[in-house]
Amino acid sequence: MLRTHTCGELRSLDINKKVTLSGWVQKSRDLGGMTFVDLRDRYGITQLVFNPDWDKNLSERARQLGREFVIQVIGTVIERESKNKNNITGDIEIKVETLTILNKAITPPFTIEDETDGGDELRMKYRYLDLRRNSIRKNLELRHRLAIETRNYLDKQHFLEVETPVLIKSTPEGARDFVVPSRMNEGQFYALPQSPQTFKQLLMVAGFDRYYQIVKCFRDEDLRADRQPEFTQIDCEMSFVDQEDILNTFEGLVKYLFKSVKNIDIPTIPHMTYVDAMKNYGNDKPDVRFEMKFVELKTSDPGSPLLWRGAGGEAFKAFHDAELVVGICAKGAAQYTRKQLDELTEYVKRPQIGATGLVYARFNSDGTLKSSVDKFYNEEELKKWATAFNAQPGDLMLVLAGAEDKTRKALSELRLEMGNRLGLRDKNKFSCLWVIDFPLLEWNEGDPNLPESLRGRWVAKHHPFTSPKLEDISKLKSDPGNVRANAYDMVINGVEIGGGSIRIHNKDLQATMFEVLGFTKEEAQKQFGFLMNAFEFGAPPHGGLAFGFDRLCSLFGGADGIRDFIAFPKNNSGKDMMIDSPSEISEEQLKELGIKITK
RNA sequence: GGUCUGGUAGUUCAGCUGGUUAGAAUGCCGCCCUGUCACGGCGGAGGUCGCGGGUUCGAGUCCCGUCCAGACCGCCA
Repeated sequence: MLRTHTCGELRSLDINKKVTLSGWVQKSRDLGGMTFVDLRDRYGITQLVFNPDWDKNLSERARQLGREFVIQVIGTVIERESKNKNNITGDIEIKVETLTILNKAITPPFTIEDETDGGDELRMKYRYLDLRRNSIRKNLELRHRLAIETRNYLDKQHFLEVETPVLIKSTPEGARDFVVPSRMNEGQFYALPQSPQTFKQLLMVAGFDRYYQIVKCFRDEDLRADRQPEFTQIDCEMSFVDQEDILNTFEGLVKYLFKSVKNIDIPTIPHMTYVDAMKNYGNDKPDVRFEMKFVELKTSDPGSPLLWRGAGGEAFKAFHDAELVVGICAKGAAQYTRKQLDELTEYVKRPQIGATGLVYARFNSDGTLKSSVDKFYNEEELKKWATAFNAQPGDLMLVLAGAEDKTRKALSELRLEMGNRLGLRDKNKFSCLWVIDFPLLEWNEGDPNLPESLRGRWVAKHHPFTSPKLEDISKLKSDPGNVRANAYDMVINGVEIGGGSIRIHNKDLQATMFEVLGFTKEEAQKQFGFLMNAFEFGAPPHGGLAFGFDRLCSLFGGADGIRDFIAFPKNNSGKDMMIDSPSEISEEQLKELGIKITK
């Protein structure tokens, strides 16, 4: 037996036991006489002690141990003379009698400690060393816990885990497909699934009633800190349900996960319509850990407020010209210095945000008001702003103006930035939200390089199998932009954690949908005929959703990115730095596949 | 496709308006040290300043190009 115990389990109660431990040398402290070695495995660290008075030869050998050597020791558990309260095994140590070096190690390129000195690139190249670190290991343990509890909950709810194929067919909708050439069918390609969407619907047609799968999905799009080309979803589908049934079922899952994994009680999850989310937060995934709702001073709506006009009749030009004038009230930020306000102005003027400027109005603690547009607005006017903003003395009003969509988006970014600056985005606080009533379609401008006739079309906001709201179906062809969908997203702390919809289960409605999306009958039949045919054989009403499992893990782990919750992630450019993929393939492989690389 | 930031010792970084021998910490190696746990003390080795070109008497530093990494925008049904 290479070990009788792990490095995390021995305590005072074990004193005098003869034990065998195996693990990695975390660190050794050679005091000239005695040598202490920290032995590490997945479970913890146990101190080994060598003393030349006990065994001179053994003690000498202990001095030769390097970091990350894999060793086995046999010895006796003894009480430490000086205990270490920072370590759970800190009361005891092992008086070593036998030392075996199981494997030597060269010096690792970075320190394997909680606060490593390794940069991202190195950590990815030597990911197997990075994974030895506590913090990453704990992330993967959390991931495991979440997967187990997800399965527990869904199993109790009679969901059946069914595997769906990974080699499927490429379709034009949605993200770019990863594509796999077929050797047996030269010139033809499989695609890797962006989601098991059509298969889970077919499982509903097959009568499986409740399906789930914790499943890899693939999208060939640019990466982000929270986006990988291959990622994992908790993919679910249910039959004979309406939207409320699905929201309730998965509100249950979210509450269960928070309770069982973090012991946090999540209150009833509020519903917010897409329209309200955009109006109040400028964002379809608002972070509702804090309020700071938008206040409109001017909109394209004829009944909109007139506060932008100013008392003297001569309005601030930027406001006069703007489609939308909208602001937020930052509680307690009136003491912001000129420098801080300049920073905020610079922030919103960055090209990624794209605002042309920032107007501010301080509601000073003494009750006076001071703005960057005092030239145009007297104190009386600013008082009216303060009322509209529901501002108190000590608050800071920040206002942006410009084109409708862009301005809302910019203010949404500014709101999040102010949330950060004011410490309102506590990683230990979780605010869940259902965003509902998404539009079914959105207008896609398309590639500006294409001729106009080929540009611009309606695309599905969620996906083309999403059911429109019954009362909006009549507008499908006449007013597609205002058709609402039975689609919903789960948003936690401003992160889109999951989304889904009630699906179309009627062949004719599905055909209409494809028509609106610009498919010819033939294209629709060729690409999705299997689904529409299935709908003719008795498809039950059904719907579902999918949670982004990696994001859920990082949210639970209090992190911003998902990479450290994936054992072997890809870098910014979709590469695995450790195995060096993607890589070229041999001439022979290409020939077998009938593929020529031209470049 | 675009914007921004970075690339200097094994590693993490500093290096000013260009100036002659490029630093620190840590790691590594050696010597000393018998209760350390961020052990301590003394000493040592370690550099194509990402790469290519340019400006200059002189470039780690300025300019152009390029590669790599990271963040973001576009994109991600």
